[in-house]
Amino acid sequence: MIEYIKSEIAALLNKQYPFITPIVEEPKDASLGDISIPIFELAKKRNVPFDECKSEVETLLRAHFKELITDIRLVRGFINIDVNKELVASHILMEITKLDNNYGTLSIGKDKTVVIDYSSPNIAKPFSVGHLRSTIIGHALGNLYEKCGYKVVRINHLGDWGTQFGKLIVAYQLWGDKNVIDQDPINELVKLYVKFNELEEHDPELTEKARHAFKELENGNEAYLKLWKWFKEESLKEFIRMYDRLGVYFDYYLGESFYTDKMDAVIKELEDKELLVFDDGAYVVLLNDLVPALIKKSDGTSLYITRDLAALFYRKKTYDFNKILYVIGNEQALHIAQLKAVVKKMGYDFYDAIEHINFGLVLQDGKKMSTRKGRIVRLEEVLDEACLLAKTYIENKNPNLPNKEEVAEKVGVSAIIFNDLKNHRVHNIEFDLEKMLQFEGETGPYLQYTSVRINSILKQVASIHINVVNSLFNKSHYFEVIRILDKFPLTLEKTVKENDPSILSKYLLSLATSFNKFYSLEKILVPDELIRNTNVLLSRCVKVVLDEGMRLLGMQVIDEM
RNA sequence: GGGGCGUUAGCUCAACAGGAUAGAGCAACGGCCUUCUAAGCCGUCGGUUAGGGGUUCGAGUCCCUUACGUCCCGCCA
Repeated sequence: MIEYIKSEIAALLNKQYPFITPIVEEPKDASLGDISIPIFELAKKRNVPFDECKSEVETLLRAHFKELITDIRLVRGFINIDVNKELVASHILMEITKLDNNYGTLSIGKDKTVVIDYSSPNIAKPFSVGHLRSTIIGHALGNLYEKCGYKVVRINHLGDWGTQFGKLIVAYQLWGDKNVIDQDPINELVKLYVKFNELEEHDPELTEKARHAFKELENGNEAYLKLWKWFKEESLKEFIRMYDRLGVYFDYYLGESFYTDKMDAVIKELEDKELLVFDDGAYVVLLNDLVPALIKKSDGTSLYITRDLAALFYRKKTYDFNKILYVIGNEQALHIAQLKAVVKKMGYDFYDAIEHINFGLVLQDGKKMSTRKGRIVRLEEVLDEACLLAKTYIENKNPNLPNKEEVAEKVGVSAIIFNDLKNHRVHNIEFDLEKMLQFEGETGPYLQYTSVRINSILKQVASIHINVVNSLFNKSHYFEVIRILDKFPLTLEKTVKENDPSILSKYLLSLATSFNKFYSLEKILVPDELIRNTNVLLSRCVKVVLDEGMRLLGMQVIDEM
C-alpha cells in the first residue's frame, strides 16, 4: 500500500519534473514521516529555494491523493509526508485477512521453471555443517520460487563420481574390513580416506593406483562398481536421515554418476565445434577471460566440469528451465564461470540462465573445513546439541508441556536453520557452536516464540471480527506493525530477486520485534469489544505472515513451547 | 605471482537506487511478571565504517590506492 503510494508519487514527479530523477523513500526514523522526498536536485537544477519546491510538490500531491495524505512538511531538504494511517492500516489488515496465507503470493514466475541444484554432498563423507548452507539456502529458495509461481525442480547433485572413488577403492582393498565398516560405515570410510590422503603425500604410487582404479570404474569394472554402490548406499542412509530431520526434500537424487554415459555426446559436440584443444596430453576448451577448462584428462577420464556440462544439457533438455541455480560455495566461482563460458562458446544462449548462488565457507580455526585433513564437524552432533538445549529450556519454562521431545526437536532444528539463513553473506563464517545454540535475541526460537504467544491468545478467541477502532492505528506501536506487514510482498519479491533468504529472515525478525513491543505495551484481550477486535485482528495478521515466512524459510511452526 | 570475495561497536552482523543523528542482537550493567507464555519488553555502556586520496549539495555505499583475511588458479570435487 505504502509502496503503491510511493510509486504513484514517483510517477507524478517524473511527469512534472522530467529533468530530475525522482527519489521517493521512507525515512529511517518513522517519527520523521511515512514517506520522504529529497529535493536537493530539484532545488538545485531550478535554482529555487526548498520551500518553494515544497509548496509546488504539496499542491501536486494534495490534488492527487486527497485524504490519503494527512500532512506534508519540509525538513532540511526533505519533504516528509504522513499517510492516512487509518485508511492504510484497515486496507492492509483486510487484505491479509482475506488472502490469509496467500498474502504475498506472487505470479512473477508463472509458466516458468527453475532448476535448483543444492546440498549435493559427497558420497563416503559425513554430512558436515559445511553442507548445511547449501542445503538450507537451496531448500528455502525452492519454497520462495514456488511462492512466486515458478515450477521448481529440486535436484541433489550427489558427488558420487570422480577420482576420490579410485582412492577409496584402493584404500579399501589395502586396509578395509567389511565387518568393521558395517559397524559404522561413514566414519570407517572416512578413516580409510584420510589415511590414504596422508600416505599419498609421500607415495606417488598410491596416486597412480587410485587413478587407475577410477579409470577401471569408469570403464565398468564389476567388482569396483559393486564397492562403489555399497559406499553410496551407506552414505545415502545418513544423508536421508539428515534431510528428514531438516524437513528438506528433493525431486531428484541424480548424482554425477548418472551423467557418465552422457558425457561423450558433449565431448563430441565440443570436437565438432572445434572447441576442444589438445594440450599437454589433455583436452581443454580455451576461454577468453578465464583459465582454460580441462575437459578430459590425459588418461581419458572425465572431470567435474565434464560431468557438470553433461548434467546441464540433460537438465535443459528434460526440464526446459528458464533459470538454473547452483547453490554452491564461493570456492567454486571459477568452476561455474567456466561452465557458463563453455556453454556460451558452444553457441547456446541459455548460459545466461545459469546463476551461481554463492556463499561464504564455514571455516574452522580460520581454515576451510576439509574431510581429507579430518577437520570437520558433523551436522548430526550439532542438531542433537541444539535439540537437547531446547529440551532444557522447555523443562525450565514450560514443564507441563505435552510432547516435549517433539517440540524440542522442532525448536532445535529450526534454530540451526535460522542461524544459517539470517546472515547469508558472501563472507566466510567461523564455525561457532555457542552462537548456533543461541536461543535468545535474533534467533529462530524468537520467531517461533512470537508465533506461539499469538497462538495462545487466539485460542481464547471464538472468531475474528472486522469491526475495529480505526483511530488506534494512529498510535505508533500499532502502525509500526502495520507498516511491516505491508512490506511482506515486496520483501518476498526482493528475496527472490536477490536469491537471498536472509532478506526474508531479517524481515521476520523486524516483524516479530514490532509485535513483541506492541504486546508489551498493549493488553490484547481487553473487555472493550471493539478494541479487542482491533488487537486480535492485528495479532492474527502478524501470525499469518510470520508463520508463512517461517514456512518459506523451511522452519517449523509450533503451537506451544 | 595472477584473479575473486571480504574488512562497520569487545563479538556476530544490519543499513533500500548515494540521503537526515550509522542501527540490531550477543556480552556487561540496571529496571519490568498476583494480569494474554519473561525464549519477552525497556534502559545504560559501546563507532575516526581497516588506512590514505578522489568524485558532489551529500559517501559505510561510487572511483583510485595501501594493508590485512580468505578462496581459486588444467589432469580433485
